[in-house]
Amino acid sequence: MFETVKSKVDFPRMEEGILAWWKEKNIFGRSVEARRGGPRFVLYEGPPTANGNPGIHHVLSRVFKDIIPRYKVMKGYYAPRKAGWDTHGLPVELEVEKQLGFSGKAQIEEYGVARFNAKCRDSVFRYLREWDSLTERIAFWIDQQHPYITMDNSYIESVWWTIKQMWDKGLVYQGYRVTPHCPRCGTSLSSHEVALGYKDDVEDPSVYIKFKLTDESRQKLGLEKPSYFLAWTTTPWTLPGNTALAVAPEAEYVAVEMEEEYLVMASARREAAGPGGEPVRGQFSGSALAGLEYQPLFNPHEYGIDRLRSQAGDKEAAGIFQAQESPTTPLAYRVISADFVSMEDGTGIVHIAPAFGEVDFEAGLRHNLDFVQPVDLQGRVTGNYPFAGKFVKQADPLILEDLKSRNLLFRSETIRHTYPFCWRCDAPLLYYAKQTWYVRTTAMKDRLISGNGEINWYPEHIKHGRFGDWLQNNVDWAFSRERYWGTPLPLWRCQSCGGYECVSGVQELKAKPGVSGLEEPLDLHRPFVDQVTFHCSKCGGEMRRAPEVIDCWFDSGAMPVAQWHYPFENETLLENGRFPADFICEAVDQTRGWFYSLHAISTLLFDRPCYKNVICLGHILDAKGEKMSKARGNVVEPWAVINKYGADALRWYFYTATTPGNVRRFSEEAIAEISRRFFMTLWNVYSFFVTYANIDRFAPDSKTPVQSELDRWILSELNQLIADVDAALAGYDPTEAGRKIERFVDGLSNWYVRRSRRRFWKSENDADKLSAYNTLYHCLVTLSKLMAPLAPFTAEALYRNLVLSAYPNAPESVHLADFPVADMGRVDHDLEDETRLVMTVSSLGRAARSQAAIKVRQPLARLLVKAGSDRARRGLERLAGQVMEEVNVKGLEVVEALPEKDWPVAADAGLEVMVDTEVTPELAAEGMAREIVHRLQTMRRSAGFDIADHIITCYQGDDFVGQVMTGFADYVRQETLSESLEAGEPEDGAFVERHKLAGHEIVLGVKKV
RNA sequence: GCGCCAAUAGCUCAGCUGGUUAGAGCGCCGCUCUGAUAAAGCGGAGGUCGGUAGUUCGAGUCUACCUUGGCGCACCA
Repeated sequence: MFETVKSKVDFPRMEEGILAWWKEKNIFGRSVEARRGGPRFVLYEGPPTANGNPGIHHVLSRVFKDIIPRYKVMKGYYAPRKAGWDTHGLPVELEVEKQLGFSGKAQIEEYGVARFNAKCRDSVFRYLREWDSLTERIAFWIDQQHPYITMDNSYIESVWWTIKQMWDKGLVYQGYRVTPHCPRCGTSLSSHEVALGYKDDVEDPSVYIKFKLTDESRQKLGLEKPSYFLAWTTTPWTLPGNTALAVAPEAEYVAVEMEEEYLVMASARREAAGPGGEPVRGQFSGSALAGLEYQPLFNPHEYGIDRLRSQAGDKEAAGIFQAQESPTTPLAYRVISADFVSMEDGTGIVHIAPAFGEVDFEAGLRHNLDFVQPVDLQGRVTGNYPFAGKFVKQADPLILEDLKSRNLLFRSETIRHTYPFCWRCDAPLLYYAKQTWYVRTTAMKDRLISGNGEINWYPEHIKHGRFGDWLQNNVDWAFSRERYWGTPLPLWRCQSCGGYECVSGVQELKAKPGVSGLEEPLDLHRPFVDQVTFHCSKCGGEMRRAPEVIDCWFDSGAMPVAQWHYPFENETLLENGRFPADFICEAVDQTRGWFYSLHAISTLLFDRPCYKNVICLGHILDAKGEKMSKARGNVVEPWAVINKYGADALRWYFYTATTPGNVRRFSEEAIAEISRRFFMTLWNVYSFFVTYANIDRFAPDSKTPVQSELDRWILSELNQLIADVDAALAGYDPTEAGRKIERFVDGLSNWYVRRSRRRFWKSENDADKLSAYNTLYHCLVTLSKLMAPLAPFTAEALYRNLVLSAYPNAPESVHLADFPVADMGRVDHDLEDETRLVMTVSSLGRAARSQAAIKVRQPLARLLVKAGSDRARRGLERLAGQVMEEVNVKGLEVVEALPEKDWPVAADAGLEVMVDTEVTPELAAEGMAREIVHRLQTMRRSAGFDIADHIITCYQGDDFVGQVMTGFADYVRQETLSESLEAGEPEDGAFVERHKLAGHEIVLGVKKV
């Protein structure tokens, strides 16, 4: 006996029951351990940060991470799955800063780094419970008991080891160059972080500035009035740092005569820049201008700013600037020629400030330009300018005012363009020349690209598109951060000789000569690690740690080794199959995040990729197609959906609604539909089966021979389904797998079960009935296994009841079972085609009946079908019985041409179907019998009888009714489980109804025996 | 500016290597059926397959360009 199953089901409650049972029986752990010894299947979990509530997009990625390993386990793979937590970095620090009401680094220093970092440590697991419970509730099976945690000493130690490997290969260097710098956070950002923060339509100044030529240069050009180079900029605050102007050597420049002066600019830019109509007084090539001199707008000596000098040479070497220049009077700067000067915008004369801007900086190196840095790392103007102390963007208007008062401002407007902002704190980024630590990823660029070739991307276009492009444009990874809460850079610098040493682990550090400051319990974070000093191995001087921490993306990218504390433990990591990963899955934004950091680190360390297959998910939008954000108030709360429809419905929606890589519009209605259309349909089939199987005390027996065409058909479909789902999941395509299952369940319910109902109802336990039971049973059990990776709860509910009730020794959970294997010998494509034909003809037959307004319950003599082909004809003749039952006709005639009759016809797909509408007295009587049966069955239900209750039926009516009741007595008794049919007054206590059927009065009474 | 993805019915999506009147589900309107079904059946309204040009005997499907939306890249002074 199976456990009774009601057709109505509360999915969330059912799931909670399963959840508790899984937990109690440790099914996850056992599902992993049961496959020990099998081939490994490795999932790398991209670690989330638990300092915020998990959202619906986290559910999306987690269910996609879940499905593949579940499938692999059922295929025999050993797939332990380790959870992970990302705990370091700017996002965490900013959360804490917000909490403490801080607005910058000074306040953190004042507050104390130890206290600050302690707060960070607390903050990263603030929502741990929410994460754990949501993870569990959506059945993302991953070992949450033993997660890797990026802030653990062991994790940090592995990261140190990673850096040391790179250091030894010469892949880590300190470069003085322009990096995107966040003035609020006071740190550099990597190019992938910058990519996260571009904003369009940012309004900035667009100004044309006049740089006065020296008298000598003016005379060289033969200009008699005061003359100016006209240059354009959108960042007036960089003007005090100007130390050169650049021109395109091949371009033509002109001097335009204004009222009291000449303006020099590119001929091609004259109109756009403004002075279009004024007379031209000279033409020069760009190269003729090169070497000319002009007066700086702001002489650094007058404003208390150091005047340094860029020095050509190895740009990665530290200390590329000579000592301070002494004042020269008057100070003059040079025009240089450069290939980057475009004629697309501006004036063809580019303002160069080597302290800001990458191109400027490089130009400085090449031309030994002065280096003037009038802005500090907080983005404030230094020196004693009138606008000193202001944040650069606030200084802009003051600078322009100052220039205007000195008649050096030609035009001042605003422009809308794209500008990068800090992805975390929204401050405008400044390109700022300073020292930063780099990982020389460009040294391995070719391997990064060829390694990518070995990775399977889903969707495929990411491989050569977004990710491939990113690798093609690879630049060295600026991976140091001038911050507090992060993995400390394991570099110590000698205070005497300036040499660096990279430390690869705790033991090594402890063994350093003269080491001091190592406190127990060990905490490798700042400020504790900063106190550790030792003696320089070269000169014996004091080694102190470089103050920076590292980019948290480096932390997570190092997880393949760090999660196992490699190489300090798990020395065999590279040999025992735990590296590389078979599968990772995150959203598309990780192309420049985790997908990249994993790939870069793995390639630099091991010269190979560390993942083989990636599902790259698209983003979730709301039902209107808008981005979800707290500000818009359109964020979907996962719990609300789960508590209403269950986790399986949500999972199923994510798998099947659209392909993984697409953006998706999330709507609750879609989940409601899935619940109704798919899960309820399936559940009803299941409930139907259990109900009748229990009545008949059915015990599954796979040896019963299959009896009917219908059984052969659904088994054919089932085996094809197994093959299809298996192939889809093997190809990382849950969408196709789910959709195929949906189609099957629809056919199972609306054709197989509908067509088979009578086989289950009939009284005798014959071979046909057994065959039906066994077939449906087999379908449901197989379905539960096929569905297990997608809808683990529903699958489990079906499996537990259907399988364990009959086979107590079977694996206790569907997730411990093997994935079904298709028996392709059972697949019969001809039969499938024929059945489709039957469905179509039946449909047309019903349509024809509908035209004649004759209800299906009224039997008719025959259906006439004109088949389109011989094949169709043969199929129809073979399966005529199914059509006859479905359309309720006594015969089916396949004809060459339809007769010239006034009977309704329906046609489609090369088929023409006509129904003989003549109702003979015999047919009318049978129709009446069926009508009476129908009423009696409705009455049984109204009276509250059980499906299996036997009854006594009484009836009163005219002669016709009497004839029908006696003529079809067996039929009526069988259909209504009536032990007797008695003419006359209803018995006492009977449930009685009066009906008028086809003009005949009839009184019916039913009573339980 | 360059690149990627998407654009098919009111909504969500199928339409493989180009082949007869373009499909499904949901929604809407009407009818029917119902002892597994909060189902099912039948009919109806609803599509110039984003646009233009081309390749072809034939294009939703291939090519080019364009439009819109999303995303990414970018030295933008």
